[in-house]
Amino acid sequence: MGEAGTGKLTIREVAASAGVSLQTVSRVLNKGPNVSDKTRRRVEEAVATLGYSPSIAARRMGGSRSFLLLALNDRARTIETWRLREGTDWVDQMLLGGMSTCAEHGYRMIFELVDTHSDHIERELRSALSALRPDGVILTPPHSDNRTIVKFLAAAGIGCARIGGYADLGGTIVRMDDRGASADCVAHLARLGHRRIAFVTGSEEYALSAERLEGFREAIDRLGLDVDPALIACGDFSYASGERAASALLDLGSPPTAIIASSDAMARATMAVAMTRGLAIPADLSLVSFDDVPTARASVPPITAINQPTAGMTARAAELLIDPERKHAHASGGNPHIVPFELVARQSSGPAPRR
Amino acid sequence: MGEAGTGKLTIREVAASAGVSLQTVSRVLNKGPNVSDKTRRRVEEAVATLGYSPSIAARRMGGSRSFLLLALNDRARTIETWRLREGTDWVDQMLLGGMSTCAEHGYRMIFELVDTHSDHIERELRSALSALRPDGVILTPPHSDNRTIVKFLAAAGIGCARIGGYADLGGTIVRMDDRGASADCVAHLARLGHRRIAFVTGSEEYALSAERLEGFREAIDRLGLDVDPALIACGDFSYASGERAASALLDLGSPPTAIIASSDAMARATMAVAMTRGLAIPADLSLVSFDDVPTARASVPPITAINQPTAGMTARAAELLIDPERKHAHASGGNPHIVPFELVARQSSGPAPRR
DNA sequence: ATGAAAGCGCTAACAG
DNA sequence: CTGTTAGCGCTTTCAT
Repeated sequence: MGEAGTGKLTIREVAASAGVSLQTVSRVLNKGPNVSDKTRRRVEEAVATLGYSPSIAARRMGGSRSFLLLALNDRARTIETWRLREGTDWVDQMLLGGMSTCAEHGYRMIFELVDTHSDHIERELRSALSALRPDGVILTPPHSDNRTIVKFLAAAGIGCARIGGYADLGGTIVRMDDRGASADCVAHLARLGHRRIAFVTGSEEYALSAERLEGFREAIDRLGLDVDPALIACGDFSYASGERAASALLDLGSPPTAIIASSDAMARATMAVAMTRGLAIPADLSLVSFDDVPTARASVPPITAINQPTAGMTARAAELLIDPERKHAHASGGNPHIVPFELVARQSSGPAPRR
Repeated sequence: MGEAGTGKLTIREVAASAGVSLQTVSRVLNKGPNVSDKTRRRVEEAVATLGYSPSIAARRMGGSRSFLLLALNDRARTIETWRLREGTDWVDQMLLGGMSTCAEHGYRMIFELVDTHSDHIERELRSALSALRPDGVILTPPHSDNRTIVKFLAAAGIGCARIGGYADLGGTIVRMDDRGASADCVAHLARLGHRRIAFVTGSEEYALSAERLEGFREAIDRLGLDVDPALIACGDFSYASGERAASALLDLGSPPTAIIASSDAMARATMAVAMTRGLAIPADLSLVSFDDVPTARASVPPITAINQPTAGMTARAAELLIDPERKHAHASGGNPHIVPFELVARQSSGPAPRR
């Protein structure tokens, strides 16, 4: 329990302890060239025994990287999610993926909230950027497709990774295959014998909503079925919108035997509406949803869902920002970077009822 | 949409624009004294129009505050929680409370994970501290009562707020009244006619576990009932431990009609065990739990729970760290700072069954 | 392969 | 009330 290091410990102390100049220590710290193995070792030893860790602030001031990544989320939506306490763990999964990846590279991830809708996005952004001077920014929907933000970042010369981004705006896109996920949902249901499959869309503000719908359309089409417009209901991810959509669908003369919801909340809403009407799940109605948040698994019955790889996407985004060179080393390579999802079959989907 | 500010914007530009010296700008920024109203206004105007925001790194380097608060959580436990995806939103609530409070004061909260068990806590801590140089550290259980951490922080001269702390180690304690919460649970159940009330403890690593148990004991005693040791089962907050505890309690010759669990997970486990045995909730067995995470509310039936004020405690902790002077201005004043909890009555608790 | 000098953007300590 | 001078801890030049 060394009380020794309590006093200021700077690169100077390390240099003295190793008997070299500040520069040499700096070079070792930054894995720079032109250091003999022996010297390097001596320095590393000094760093270890002293328990030295360079000041991130001084590093930035010296003109190098800040070793900070900024994760930007939509303020209103995020705070509402936190307040509601419905168990959406998007932020947690981001932290899980982002923090560990950052830590591996000596980076830190700072989580920030920024308004999407407002004329002062630029001010907020500028303020966060000049205060923190991050080496890169991770954008999440709906920011990921926000032209103002992406362009601003580009102008400021700050790398940006756009999770769930679709628009062609520049920057690195990291996302899942939303279209393919929809198709998998349809395939899963078709395999169970369903032929009248409905789809509840997400908010139009999110590019992925359109993608998911399109994937649904294509899959239905490939099945040789007609895409009945009546079977496409509009939602906005929220529980309330799910209730409305479910009511509309179940009111149909020829209601669907299965519903795909673009969010877990809408699926839970659908489940509630169905139960109110005396429909059993999955006996009378099968349900599949997107995201797979905790409440989807904890629901009764648990919901079959597309597991959105939030942690994985964030980890990949961080990696690409920290180490842009190596971006093509990945199996999936290129831009956009696609992170695999998974369809987790649970008890909300079952064989289509015999009519 | 001013492209103007894209280039480096420093205090120098602001000073020039306002026609004053750097120091004057600095004084205005830091709400320092000795600035005429007119000058102040001119500077503020320049700051606003330019959209200037001081570099946090340079500020630290200048020898003042870093405007950073470090929130330290237990690494193993936090990552496991994130991996499990059971809907525990402790971290989200911390962010909710901490980030908004920090933002109000121009601060930032950085979330970090540190191992509790290991000889290299000091190294980890030293590294995080010297890299970030935060102005204060927020500790959460079980770190809050970790002598090594608290003492180290004190030695380093960094203020620390200990959420849920009980031990007498120095630093500011911010917590809820765990004892009182237990008492409220008992009172709630007693009001419903229960007389055989069991208690499932939390992990011994957490000081609050002992407090909750003690509160239970006192309340039972005040009720004029005997504290039957058989009605106290050991848990560690986990679902699995809840199953074991529930089985033991329900195996009793004279089983309890109500169980208070020190965590929602254990309550859910108890619910599952009870149902397996054909016991209806709350008809045959009432359940009350601590924390009130999303899955507790989403459970069927929803669980009556003590709402742990995580956001509130974190907000208070941040406030105290940022503005230590004003700490006594609060209604509750003094140390420890107690943040009120709430007992949320739901459908898992009901009238005691007639035997 | 190593060292010395200059400066990053800001604030504290000191002048005026 | 305001401006000037150092210097924070580091990394970039540039020398050696």
